[in-house]
Amino acid sequence: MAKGGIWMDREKISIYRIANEAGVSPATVSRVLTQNANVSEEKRKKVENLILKYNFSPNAMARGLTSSRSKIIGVLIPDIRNPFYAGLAVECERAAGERDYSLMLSNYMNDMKMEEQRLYKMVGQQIDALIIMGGRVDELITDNAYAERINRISDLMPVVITGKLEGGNCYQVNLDEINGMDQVMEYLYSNGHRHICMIGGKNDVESTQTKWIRYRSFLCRHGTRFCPYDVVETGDYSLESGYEAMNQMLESGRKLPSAIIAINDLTALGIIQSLREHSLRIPEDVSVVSFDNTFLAKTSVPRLTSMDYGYDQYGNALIETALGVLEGMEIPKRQIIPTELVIRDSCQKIT
Amino acid sequence: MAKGGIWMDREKISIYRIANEAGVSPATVSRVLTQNANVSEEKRKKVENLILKYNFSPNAMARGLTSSRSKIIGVLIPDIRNPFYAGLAVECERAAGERDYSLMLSNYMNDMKMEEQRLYKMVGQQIDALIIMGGRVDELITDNAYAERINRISDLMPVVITGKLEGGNCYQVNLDEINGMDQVMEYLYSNGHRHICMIGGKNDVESTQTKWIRYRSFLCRHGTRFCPYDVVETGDYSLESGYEAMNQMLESGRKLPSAIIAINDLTALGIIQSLREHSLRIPEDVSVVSFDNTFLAKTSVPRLTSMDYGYDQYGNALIETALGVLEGMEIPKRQIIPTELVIRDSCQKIT
DNA sequence: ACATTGCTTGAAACCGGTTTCTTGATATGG
DNA sequence: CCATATCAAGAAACCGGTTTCAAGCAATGT
Repeated sequence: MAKGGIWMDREKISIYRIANEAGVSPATVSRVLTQNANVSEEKRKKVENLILKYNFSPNAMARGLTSSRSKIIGVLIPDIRNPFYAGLAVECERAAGERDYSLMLSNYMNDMKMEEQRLYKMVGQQIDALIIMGGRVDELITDNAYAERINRISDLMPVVITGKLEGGNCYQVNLDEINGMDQVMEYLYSNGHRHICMIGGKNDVESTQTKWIRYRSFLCRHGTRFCPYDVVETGDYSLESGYEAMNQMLESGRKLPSAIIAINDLTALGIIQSLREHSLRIPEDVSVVSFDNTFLAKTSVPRLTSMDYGYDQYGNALIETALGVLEGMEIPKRQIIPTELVIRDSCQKIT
Repeated sequence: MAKGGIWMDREKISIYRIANEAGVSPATVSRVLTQNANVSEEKRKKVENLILKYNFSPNAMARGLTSSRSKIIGVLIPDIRNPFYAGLAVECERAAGERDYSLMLSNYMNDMKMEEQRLYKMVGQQIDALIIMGGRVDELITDNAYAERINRISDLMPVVITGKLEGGNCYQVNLDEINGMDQVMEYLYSNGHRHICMIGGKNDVESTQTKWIRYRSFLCRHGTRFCPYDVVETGDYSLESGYEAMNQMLESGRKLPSAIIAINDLTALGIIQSLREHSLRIPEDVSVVSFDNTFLAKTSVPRLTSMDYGYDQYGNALIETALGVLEGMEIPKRQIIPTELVIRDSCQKIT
């Protein structure tokens, strides 16, 4: 292997070079860089001019070596291709940027082996804090080694998770699924809907479970008897799964609901496709509401009424928790992100 | 500010600590870490056991300081929420991981000011190479400062772009849009389609321009007269834009084409929605083919026949070009990624 | 005029690795 | 059996910053 290669030969600019040219010591250059006050106006100007001239920015690795801070936050994501996570990642990046931090994203594709590997890679890269999104943490954790691994890392640096993990030093930032589902039901109910179906989701995903439970309890509270046929507990959160479920529902011959709750936007799109094929109009014939409020909800036809998770706030909370803990601040071990239903065109009032 | 905070107090494990416990010198520990051969089996075992015991991984910043390598590749992305870029990013991450590199993603949201800022942030973070996806580079570059900025960076480290930029030391990896469009036309033609429409795209995007040109030249070569009404040159690559365009086409009263080419998967979904609303079946009544082959193409109903860009190969090319150049290898200044039409269920043969 | 205080400044240590140089020990060869 | 090549392993320099420490110098107080 060509050791170094051509890129090593370029003359590197360092504080030594600057110090030399300015006729001061490296320490003084460093003082200028760190905004230290004790530098005479004359030398400061000299150094600042050279910094500008060479477009010099100090070597982050050398800096990090003394400060033990890389200014990088590691983020473990199940799959960035999932619009939900993509949206969240963008907000995290924004929030991190505002605090002068960079993000190192890592997709683990729901593969535990991969997650472990990426995890240690990032730890080796000296990330200052770790954010773990979605995935196994949300589910029932059967693998003890997993929890132990994460908890051990939470001993070394701030770890913020979007799921649940007891026994360690992790910080949780969770979505208010309970209130979210209640809002949806409230909205549909107040718009006159009495026959409401729910489609999609897997029964080992905690957030989905919560939605089902609140759906039922809402019906219960309003004196409506829960009909098991009204909930389709299968689906992999894909467009196709919504399409299939809706088709079956329509072809079962049972009475058409006035409103349908989709587990996410993609499932809602599938449901809409199926309804269209059966010559049903949305929202005139059937109202549809979904969760996640991804870009799909904004650009679909009709535009979807969808549950927004306040991604900006979510991103802020994740980043600020991580950095707050890093700085030794007192941060609650669990935070809840409020939800807000974004009303668009896929629901209609029943008179 | 609480200098350091609680995280500084944890006893850090370093090669010195390991060396001490193993009764060897730090240099020996380093030799074990770098797979250097000149270590006796006895000491190597001792050190390896301690490394395992403490789950030790060497400080990447200290390492990087001597090697001038951060093992991080910076990637500038217009918007990761775009499924096309998300898919590409995932492949880049995989390819980078295979070479033991990490990625630092940065979304610039098509904002030049932001792009500049993120750029210097990443350079300051000592990225080893830079990959710039999409955006301004693809378009007509009116801002000279932009090109100059990128080219100056290409003097400091390998820069790989997916667009065009002359005058500097950038490496290009482009999609074979020409062949891609030809394949689509060939496919439709060989399946008996003679009346083919094209929907979507903006006229200042180079890749879109190329598609339009090849579409026309194909028709020309096959003796079909080009009808300007058959190309809808408006649309922002969204679902809604496809929906609107298709609606207009259907309501214009003009003869329905037998096949429609959508500029991307999302536009195709909109087109399909519109067709469904007009009680047209896909592919029985109209065939639809699109570009990008995102996850939407796989999970939509019907599943879309879509142009695949060989994302894995694209990701490989981007990463390997960056790292190849970094290592001083001879790499062509421009590479073309082949395209391949993935046949699914949205097109039908006309008899 | 002399002691004290406050600022500016450079020298040097340090962060945690890698690498060169050197030494000492062992193996090879004539 | 001695000269030479080979290899293990430690000491020390180095990467490029930050920070402590001490020195030098001017201003202030008595």
